[in-house]
Amino acid sequence: MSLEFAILGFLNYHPYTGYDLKKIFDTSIRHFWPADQSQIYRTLARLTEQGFAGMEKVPQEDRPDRKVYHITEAGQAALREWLAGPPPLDEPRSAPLIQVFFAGQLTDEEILAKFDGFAAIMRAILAQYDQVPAQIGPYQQEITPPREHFFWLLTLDNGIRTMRANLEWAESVIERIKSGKVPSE
Amino acid sequence: MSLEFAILGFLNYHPYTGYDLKKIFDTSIRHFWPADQSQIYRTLARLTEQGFAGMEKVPQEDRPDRKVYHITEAGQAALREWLAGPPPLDEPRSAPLIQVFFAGQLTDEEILAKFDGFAAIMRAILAQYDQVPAQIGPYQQEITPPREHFFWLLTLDNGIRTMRANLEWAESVIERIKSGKVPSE
DNA sequence: TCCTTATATAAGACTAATCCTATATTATAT
DNA sequence: ATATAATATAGGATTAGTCTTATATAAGGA
Repeated sequence: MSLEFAILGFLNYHPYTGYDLKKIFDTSIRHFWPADQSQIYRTLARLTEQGFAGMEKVPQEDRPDRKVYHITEAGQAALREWLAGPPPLDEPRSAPLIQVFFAGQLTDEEILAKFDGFAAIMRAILAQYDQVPAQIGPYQQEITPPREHFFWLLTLDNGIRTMRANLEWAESVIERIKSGKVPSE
Repeated sequence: MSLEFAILGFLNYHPYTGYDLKKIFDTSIRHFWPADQSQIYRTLARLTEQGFAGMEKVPQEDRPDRKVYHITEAGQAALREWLAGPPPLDEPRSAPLIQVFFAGQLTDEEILAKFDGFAAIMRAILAQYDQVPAQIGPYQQEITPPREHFFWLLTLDNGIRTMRANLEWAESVIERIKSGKVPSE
């Protein structure tokens, strides 16, 4: 469901092809909503069926015709309604926390290695986030008006804060492990 | 995949029925891994096929026979291997952040209402988390040994820190909106 | 020369998870 | 009197998302 509205959101800025959209997703909202290429094309087809998007074929030599999708008035209305509506509450899922929950099975050394690994991953992601504002791609030109840009940065800020909180958590656990504060059954 | 190991993790503490497991999930790891009743039963069947769990029927009058599942040696080995292995990196998904990303479409009043709503939800969840350690159910008795309890609290701590970071984010956005710092296109 | 990347689309198969429904009885609450 | 919660299981249908593969050509790098 959410993917539909994410696509409508981008089409509301500018008409795009499925190929364009895949690149846009990968360079903008992928931190909180990764999208599969195959699913983007399917969703575009569905949006067209529903009357939320229209499509023009742009013939090309040698390559498949580009199918440029644009948002319709019905699509804009649907987008606006969804945006103003209640937050789509998605239940959180974190498989790594399952490992933590049952980590009592492991030795203290294994546990320390695990949390060191967590911390390393989180630091790497944070380093990546720091570079995001710099790499505004050619597709982002339609999203750069200050108001749009502001909300884009808000989602990035959310990601950074969440990741920092998680890193601090991992570091506090590492300290506790090192100072022997893990109960030994 | 993760659900399999979560179930094995609990069966490693004690034999349980599908019904038991549903309750255990709902009172322990549901913050980061909600589980559907139907899926628990199906996964138990699969674990038995794979030889990771065994089952004994306990006949009852008037009600369906209880099927009590226990972990096998192969199951314990599989669990241990998974726990010690690399973190199962799940890509983050947050539908509410899609709303934020495209919130430029809305009026400043609507945006303020939206973030007030976010903050309210987060405060409610935080209040819930505060009560979690108090409500150790009858099923948790097998998980209360100090080492297991320690890791249980770590996952809770993670949830609290993450939610707090998100609440602080929402509050900082609310402040910025109120002081007119949202660019108006 | 050969391999990879970029451009562009899309179907097929599969997995995980959700939602709904069915069965059967007892106890409790309104 | 009626409804709902608790105990216990499980199938059917559906949705969302992933992974793999197919088609077609040009440009660039090793």
